[in-house]
Amino acid sequence: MSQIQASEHVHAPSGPVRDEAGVAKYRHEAIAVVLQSCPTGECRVLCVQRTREPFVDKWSLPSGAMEVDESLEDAITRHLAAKVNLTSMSYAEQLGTRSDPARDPFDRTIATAYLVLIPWDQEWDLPVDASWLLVDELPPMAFDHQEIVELAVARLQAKLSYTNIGFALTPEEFRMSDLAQSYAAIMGHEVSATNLQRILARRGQLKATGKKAAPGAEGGRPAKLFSFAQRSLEITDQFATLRP
Amino acid sequence: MSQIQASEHVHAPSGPVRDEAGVAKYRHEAIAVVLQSCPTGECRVLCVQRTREPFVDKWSLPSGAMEVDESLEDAITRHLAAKVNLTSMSYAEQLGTRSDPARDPFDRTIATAYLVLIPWDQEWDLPVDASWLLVDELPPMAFDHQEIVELAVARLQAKLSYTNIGFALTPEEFRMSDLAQSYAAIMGHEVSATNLQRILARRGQLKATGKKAAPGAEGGRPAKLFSFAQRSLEITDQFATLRP
DNA sequence: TCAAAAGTGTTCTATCTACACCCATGA
DNA sequence: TCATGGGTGTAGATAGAACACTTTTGA
Repeated sequence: MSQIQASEHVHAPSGPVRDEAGVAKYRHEAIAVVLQSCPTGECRVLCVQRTREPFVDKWSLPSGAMEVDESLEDAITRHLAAKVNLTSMSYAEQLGTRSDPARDPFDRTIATAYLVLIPWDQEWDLPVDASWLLVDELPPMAFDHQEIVELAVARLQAKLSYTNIGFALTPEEFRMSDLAQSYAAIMGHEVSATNLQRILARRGQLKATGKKAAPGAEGGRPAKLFSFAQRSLEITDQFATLRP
Repeated sequence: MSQIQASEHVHAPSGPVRDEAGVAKYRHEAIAVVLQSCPTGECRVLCVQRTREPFVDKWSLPSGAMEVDESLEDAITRHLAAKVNLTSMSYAEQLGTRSDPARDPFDRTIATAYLVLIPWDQEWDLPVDASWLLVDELPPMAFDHQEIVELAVARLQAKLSYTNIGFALTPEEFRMSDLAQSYAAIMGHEVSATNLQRILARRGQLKATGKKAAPGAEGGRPAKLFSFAQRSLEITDQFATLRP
């Protein structure tokens, strides 16, 4: 899909809004950074092309308003199902809330961003306006969405180092070389499968399944299949300094 | 001040609220966890005793609603000045946003919490309803405020390890033994001034002032005075694992 | 000259990186 | 039997904890 410059705004900003009792009204939306990091070395983010001003035709992150009787977590789940057919995620965590009155040129909108991870083998039918974009080749995005993606990637990079968050990137069983490639796509540098295995094993993150993967067409020793010992987040490496 | 059990609620919960156009109305408030960690070994949090239901007489964190034309950061600054006379902080960072519809029994309130740090030598006049509470002896607090304090302390503990955030705890110049005590109060375990100095020095966080502190009444070698090389947050220790 | 507090030097250990070498498979 | 990819063993580097020892002050 082509990238088109946003045309001029056709609406005027609505400005601060209050009801008759003086209670402020806000639109509060939840924004998702859905990341998938594949053994092919691609780390990609799920985006939606806008059809309305502002930022018409620009890429944006899937998002939607929170209703009064639901939490932000409920809202993000609901909107991901409705807007990009995503009904299953292996991990979600809140990134932060943006409240700059100028972040949306038309409305007063507060936005809370979430990092959402899905396994690299998860595939489903995307709506026509949705598409995967490579994280390291992002075009200019609508609103502050580019910044939010960068924040998400930075958070994920950090958590790869000191938690078992890798479980959210992988299928149930995987080869170490695939995991290393997936990590490398996120970290932005080479990751040695050899050393990664030892690090994760010492921390008790890995479980050997006993199974082996079929070797490729050109031969090679068949890889062992591993799985993560636990599929919920835990801190596996307490910070190095200032330990008791 | 004595701790009194919250009496029974006198108002009914107001429930979901919408205006005539169907736009949801939310109260969005900013909550501050103001921490001060002293060389005496006390880590304390600034609290306000509630005068109204719900949770009347319970301790709570200073907070207040965000107006439509300000950001959350503006709101927290404004409310801290108005409610606890705090007009100067050395660091503030967003912790997270709570949106559970049941978190406030009366209103539909979304709350964004902030970690706020002030130097250990900063003193000022508190209003009568405000007081410092020790972080490791917290009484049951209003709403989910106790959880929020714990989150703030955990965040600060982590950042002490891999950033220069110590600058926000100290006066311009300080003795290493005082810094170690302040760190220890946050971390919850002994911190060796000897080793702390070497860690911070190798990371380039420390600047020697050349000055010396006066020794105590019972003698002892006078301590060198140090200051932090930079008084804004930077990551000084990249995560140990998965480096290039 | 002694106690108290601060600072330095040195050793030990844990953990990560690098790299050589061995293993299992298909052509 | 050779190329290909996977796995193991081991040496080196780094950083932090622990602790003994030295320095500088007041009484």
